[in-house]
Amino acid sequence: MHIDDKHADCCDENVVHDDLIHLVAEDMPEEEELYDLAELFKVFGDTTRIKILYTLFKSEMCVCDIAEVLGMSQSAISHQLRVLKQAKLVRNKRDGKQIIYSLDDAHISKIISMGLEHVKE
Amino acid sequence: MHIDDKHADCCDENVVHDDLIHLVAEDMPEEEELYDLAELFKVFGDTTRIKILYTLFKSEMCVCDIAEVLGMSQSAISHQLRVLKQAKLVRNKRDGKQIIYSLDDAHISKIISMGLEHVKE
DNA sequence: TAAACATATGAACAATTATTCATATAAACA
DNA sequence: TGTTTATATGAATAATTGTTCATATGTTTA
Repeated sequence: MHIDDKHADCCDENVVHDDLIHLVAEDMPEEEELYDLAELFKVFGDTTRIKILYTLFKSEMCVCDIAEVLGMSQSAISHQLRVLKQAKLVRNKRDGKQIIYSLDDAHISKIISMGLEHVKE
Repeated sequence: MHIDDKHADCCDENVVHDDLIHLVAEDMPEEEELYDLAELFKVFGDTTRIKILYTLFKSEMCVCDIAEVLGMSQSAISHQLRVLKQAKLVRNKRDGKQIIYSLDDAHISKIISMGLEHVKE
């Protein structure tokens, strides 16, 4: 991290701060890892996708039924399912004419219920 | 949810689907709760904010030091701290000239580390 | 009180994104 | 095989969002 570009004016007088800054900066995870993490949370950051996940948490389901549950267009759901699949949060299998989607990760419901706890205060 | 607007063509022939749709739709949490949940995750869905949280997880810190750790402008950090504060993820206190920020919620690090687990595969 | 410092904030801009509409793909069935 | 059904996808549009720049606010210190 950009530590050794000499300090701006602010917080400059205090050497203790300098040490802290270095310590924390050195311990920061890889840029790529943090980027992936933000991308993952971004996927959860949309009401439609949250609803889809919540739905699939109850039961695997075909695209058209998900659309029906949410009262949204098949196209909109299909687009969002693609996002969820790229994030490895759902998977699909073909069953005759239909494509059945289901949750792909045990972490998901934990993450969501943890978020709900925070929100419910 | 929009269940009783008579079905579209698709998935129509199968009464079992209809039952499933109703069951799942009735169990869907409140719209407002899901909205708040998505808003919460949206806050985590940005690399800068993730970094700030990670930083504050290590130690409480003034705005300028956070900016220094991340190598970003004071203004950018300040804007993001406001978002984090509105989401009740951080709080602040004044210490002389400086404003010290710290984490405001025990769930945060759990949520983040759970996300990291998923990403690390 | 005036100057310096730390932080906050409004406006502007660029970039990202969710949905709609139209259409493509691909399996099932007659 | 041709038609119907279920899903996917590209383009377009509207809305949201992160950063920068300039400046305001509020505290400390000379």
